[in-house]
Amino acid sequence: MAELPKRYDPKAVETKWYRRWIDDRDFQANPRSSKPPFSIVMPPPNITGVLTLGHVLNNTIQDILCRRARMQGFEVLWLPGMDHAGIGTQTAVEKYLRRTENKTRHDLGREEFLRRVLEWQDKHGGIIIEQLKRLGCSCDWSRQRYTLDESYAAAVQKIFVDLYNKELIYRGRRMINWDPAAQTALSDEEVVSKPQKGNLYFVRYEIVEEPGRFLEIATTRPETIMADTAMAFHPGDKRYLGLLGKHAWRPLAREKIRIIADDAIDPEFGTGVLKVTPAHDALDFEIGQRHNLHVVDVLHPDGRINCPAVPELDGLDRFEARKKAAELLQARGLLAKTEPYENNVGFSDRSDVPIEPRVSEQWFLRYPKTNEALAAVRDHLIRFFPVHWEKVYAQWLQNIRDWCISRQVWWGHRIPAWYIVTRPSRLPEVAHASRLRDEEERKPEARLRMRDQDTCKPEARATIYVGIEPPPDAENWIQDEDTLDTWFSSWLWAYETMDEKTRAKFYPTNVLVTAPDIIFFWVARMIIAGLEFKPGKSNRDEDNVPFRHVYFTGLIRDKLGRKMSKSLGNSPDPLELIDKYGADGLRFGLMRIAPSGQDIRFDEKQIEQGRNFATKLWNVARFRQMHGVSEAAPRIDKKTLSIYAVELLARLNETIDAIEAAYREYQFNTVAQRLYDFVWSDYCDWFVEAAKTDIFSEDEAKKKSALAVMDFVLSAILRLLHPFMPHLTEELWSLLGFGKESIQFAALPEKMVLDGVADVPGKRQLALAIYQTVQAGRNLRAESKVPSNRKIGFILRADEKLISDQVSTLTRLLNAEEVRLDRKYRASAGNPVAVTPLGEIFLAIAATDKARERERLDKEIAKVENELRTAEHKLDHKAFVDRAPAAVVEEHRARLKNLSAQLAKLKQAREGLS
RNA sequence: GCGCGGUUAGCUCAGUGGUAGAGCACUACCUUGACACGGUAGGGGUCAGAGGUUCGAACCCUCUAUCGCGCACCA
Repeated sequence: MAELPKRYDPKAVETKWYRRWIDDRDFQANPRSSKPPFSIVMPPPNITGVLTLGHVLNNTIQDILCRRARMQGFEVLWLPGMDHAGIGTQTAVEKYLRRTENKTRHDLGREEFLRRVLEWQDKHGGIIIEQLKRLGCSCDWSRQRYTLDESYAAAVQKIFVDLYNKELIYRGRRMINWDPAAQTALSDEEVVSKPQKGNLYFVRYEIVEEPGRFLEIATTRPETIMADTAMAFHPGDKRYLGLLGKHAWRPLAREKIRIIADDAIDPEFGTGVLKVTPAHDALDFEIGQRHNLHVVDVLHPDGRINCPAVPELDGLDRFEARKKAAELLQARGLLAKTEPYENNVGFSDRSDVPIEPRVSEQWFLRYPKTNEALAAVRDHLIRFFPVHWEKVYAQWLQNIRDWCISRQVWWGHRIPAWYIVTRPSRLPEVAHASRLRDEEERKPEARLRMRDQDTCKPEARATIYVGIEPPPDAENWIQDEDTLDTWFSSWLWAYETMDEKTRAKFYPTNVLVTAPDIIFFWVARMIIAGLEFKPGKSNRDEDNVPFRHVYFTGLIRDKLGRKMSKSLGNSPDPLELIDKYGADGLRFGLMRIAPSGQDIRFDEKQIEQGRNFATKLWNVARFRQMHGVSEAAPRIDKKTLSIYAVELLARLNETIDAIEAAYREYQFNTVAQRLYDFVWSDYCDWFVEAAKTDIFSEDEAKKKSALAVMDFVLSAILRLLHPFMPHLTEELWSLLGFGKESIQFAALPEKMVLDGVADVPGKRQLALAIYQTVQAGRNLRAESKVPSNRKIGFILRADEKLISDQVSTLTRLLNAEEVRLDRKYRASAGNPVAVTPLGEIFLAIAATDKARERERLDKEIAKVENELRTAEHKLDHKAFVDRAPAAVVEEHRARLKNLSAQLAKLKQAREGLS
């Protein structure tokens, strides 16, 4: 057999095996299988997306769960796919068009633009799927889905129509979050508030009925003054009570506005007077509704001022206009003062620009099944890991508000609604301030619509047609231009990606693996969708919830704790990491530092460790292979086991248990850490080194036994490790010939029963005592400045009978010339000595520097005395002896005895030196 | 303001009531027959602070400090 290279080369191995797995259709799920089902649907990445470390973490976890389930004998479905990312994709293509052709989507028109998006998608889209394959993901690619697949899109439309018919979806003119950069409405969840430094402007409004008297307000947004339609104070505020019902002059776009009183005003804030701007503030809009105020819009959709009445401001960007408005007021003596002020401003999650609250006609969903969704998690029909996310989820559901689902975007699922041509339902979004006012006053229906937001009303419904097919007399209707929020399609993802047969076998899915930042966007909404649309095999909630478990990963941050972002450039490219460290190295390195429920600080060093671990495993396998061919199904003979083998097998059992427990709680870092420690420390550092005595010996029986144990445990290691490092383990499995079949479907190792082995505890104890003696001896050598490579003699003053068989192993592990057993050895030349569980170990040289040796022993004595004192102290306490569990007391007594003996020996050695 | 999470070695983090741990970094020795992406040994911690519960607290409880996250408010 050819010797393996010194280093594992992931590149060739990873591609080779991934291709083999695909060719063999190992990842394909069979709905007709008699095996029990295990299923995961992948959170669909954006079609425009490229692989990030977040994806690596998330998908590695899913892959681990799926691969483990396959080994446990489940029929596994891991269903992959992508979503169309309406706003994101449209923005990307628009940018591209501007750069390459200097055109906007409006230049091209809807049809041509959509054609271009498809073209772009074919060229640049879906890279991420290929990248996931490089990571080794065992998805059933034959079932890959897309939110714009024909059948999927049809399902989204059907859901819309159904919900409309159930009167859960309605069209209304309401305050929404407007993104002036993307120029679309957003849902509440897509707005993130950030503290902003700005000013509080104190502006004076003259009272119409009392010229010369002014009413002062405080505002952060003087550029919206032209949209003021009232001034308001708290009804209990005596300072202003006399002004109720009077009017004030609006200082910009001069106009009379009413002075009103409303409970919503905080008398403590500013001057206690609020300028009411119903078109540009959510609270003001509500006040406006209560007092039947006009809504005057002075902003263009892109955030520029739209107010020809004030030419100085008209056309200016809102932030420039803010400064300019303050200057205008200042010049007119109406700006009392300006104070620096910090407040929270809503930013678009999409384009990172301040959101404009804006009155607009949009489609909304009244969430159904919110109580059931709450109960499903509260009663643990669905379990969250870590559990504290349950609270966050509940809090959101309890304060839930209607979901604005329409987007002024072309790329996506077009809303299946039509309006009668003769009566366009949409009001002009932008209107010259004075013109809009005219309209508002002239058109009673516009006023009506503001109050009756609800298009479920029959009179509103007569002008709207909602259906999967266009209306029969299509020429009289015009379809809504807007598309649906992307999340309105992905909330069906857990089941709409499956055909009927697949659903019957694999729905509900076992677990959803996702980042907590989409708990509302996606997780909660999927739960609601499952409960409302009931895709399960019965009507019971437990059959309809989309998943049993949700595992929330941590967020990956950079070394400094910052979120990874493109603009900071602090996000490493996973593909480069794979090139450098191998997919398995990346996977293992990342999993070892991925605690549950905690954010993860990324450091490339950790990935390097993953790679090093792969090399370590590779090399120990290489060592094994140098000593002949392994058994295909390694078996061990219990009667011939060395004490080191017994210790190793017992540790393997403990590791299997610990791993099993950690998986149950989704503690992937614990699984990885246990495997790492077992392989590196227990297997390589201790067992293999100790077993070399037998492996290199002439005694064929011993040699055979040691190699069999190596094989048995290595085979277990490969299987336990396979979910984390699929390529490497498959390669070694095949090279060592542990199975004809792929390791993917090999059964996980079970705990080995050590029943047939005599005196397991005694053997383990002896093995550990040997190891401790080795460590003590090595320490002596190092302390005495004996170079690591110099063979040197040791004398062990201990019971010869017990350890005579182990002397050769001791000699090997100590790199000793010889280890002389001498029960009656008398230290003559002040030999450096250490006390071990076996007895005392001496270095067979005269201490070259007696002072140094004394110092060393004094330190050692002090340490033992210290520990002894602690133990004594505890045992002196009557309360401890009386109340602590007997086993604990006994443990301390044994410890005390041990330490005393140690101390005596050390003191004796110390005396010999003086 | 409400809620959640963190604070343990220089760094990154394990550690659910009984002798404080790992990896990296650091120091010394070592290319010895799997591995220098390695081996051996070592130094390094008032477990954020205060109080309480307990025979016993890094761990449970209370408060404080501090960092982070979510929600609400924000004229």
